[in-house]
Amino acid sequence: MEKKQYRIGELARKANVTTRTVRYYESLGLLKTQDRADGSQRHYTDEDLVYLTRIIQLKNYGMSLDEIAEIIRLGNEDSTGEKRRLELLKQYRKLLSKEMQHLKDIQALIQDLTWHVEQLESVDSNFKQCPGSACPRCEFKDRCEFYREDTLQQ
Amino acid sequence: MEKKQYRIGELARKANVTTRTVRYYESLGLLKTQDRADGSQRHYTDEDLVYLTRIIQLKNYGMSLDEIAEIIRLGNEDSTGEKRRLELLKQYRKLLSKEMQHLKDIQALIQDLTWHVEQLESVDSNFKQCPGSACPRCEFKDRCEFYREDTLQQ
DNA sequence: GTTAAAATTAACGTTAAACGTAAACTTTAC
DNA sequence: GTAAAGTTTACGTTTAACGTTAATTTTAAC
Repeated sequence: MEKKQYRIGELARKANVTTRTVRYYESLGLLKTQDRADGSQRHYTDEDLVYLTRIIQLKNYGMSLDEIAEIIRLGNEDSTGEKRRLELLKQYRKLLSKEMQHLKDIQALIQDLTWHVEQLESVDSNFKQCPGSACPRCEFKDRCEFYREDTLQQ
Repeated sequence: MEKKQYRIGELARKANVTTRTVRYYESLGLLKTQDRADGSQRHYTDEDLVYLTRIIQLKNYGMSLDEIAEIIRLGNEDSTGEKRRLELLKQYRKLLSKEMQHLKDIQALIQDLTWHVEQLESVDSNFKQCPGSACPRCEFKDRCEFYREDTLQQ
């Protein structure tokens, strides 16, 4: 049984990208360069589609095309795929710790924003009233990031 | 008692930005334009510093300079500051819901990455082995986002 | 064998907020 | 008086990941 062959347009459609993207990825070494005479068309199989989908997933995970290219390069370098496995692990762990930090940052930001919303809901104190000479007398002084002894003077 | 006056360099240093930034913010209407003869220098007080710090904070919260400018514009429009308060509330709430979604996305991403790390740690299955004809026999098939009946064929 | 859809290469264009940087000159502090 | 700091003007930068012609060729279907 012959494998179904796709041309670039159909592959792109199935992967939800443009043909430009497919050719661009090929030029970066993300997709294999096929043997073909000048001007003849590219052909793809389901395997290529899975491969492309995988690339898109890694990209969505936040890897740059360069990083993905590195993973693929390492995979081509050894037959066992061990180097690639280790590189992938490394990248995943790197992403993971980055995203953990990201998570913390966002949680802190949400806390901040929540506090501001509550403040604006509960009192008249606002952007204009807070800064300046009124600041030291602010009832939120102890929680206010703008009140600093070293910069504000009586 | 005279208020301490700063020139642009000192203000910038205290706010941890460059003089270019201060002038740029002034040109956008974020900082007030002072009356001064051509070529004479700008002078700032602690109030201006707090104001600038506030702008930087909003920027760090993810607001664009345009959005901040809008808040300030609304604040100048009415004397009570009510319009500004409402606009600030609106912006904060908008940011808050955006960040809540962001938080969800990141949590999902972390789950994904964790799964991948575990998979790569536990088996040899990797980038190269997963796609293609071997895929249907993968022991992780039921959890694998690459195994799709409609695209993979025997 | 014709024709229309799809593919091919090449190469320039886009996006764009928030400043960086250089230059030529002026003001101010001490 | 002089050196440090400030002034305006205006062009430059960053950047990946494609978008978009354009001019020509290949292929599928009839």
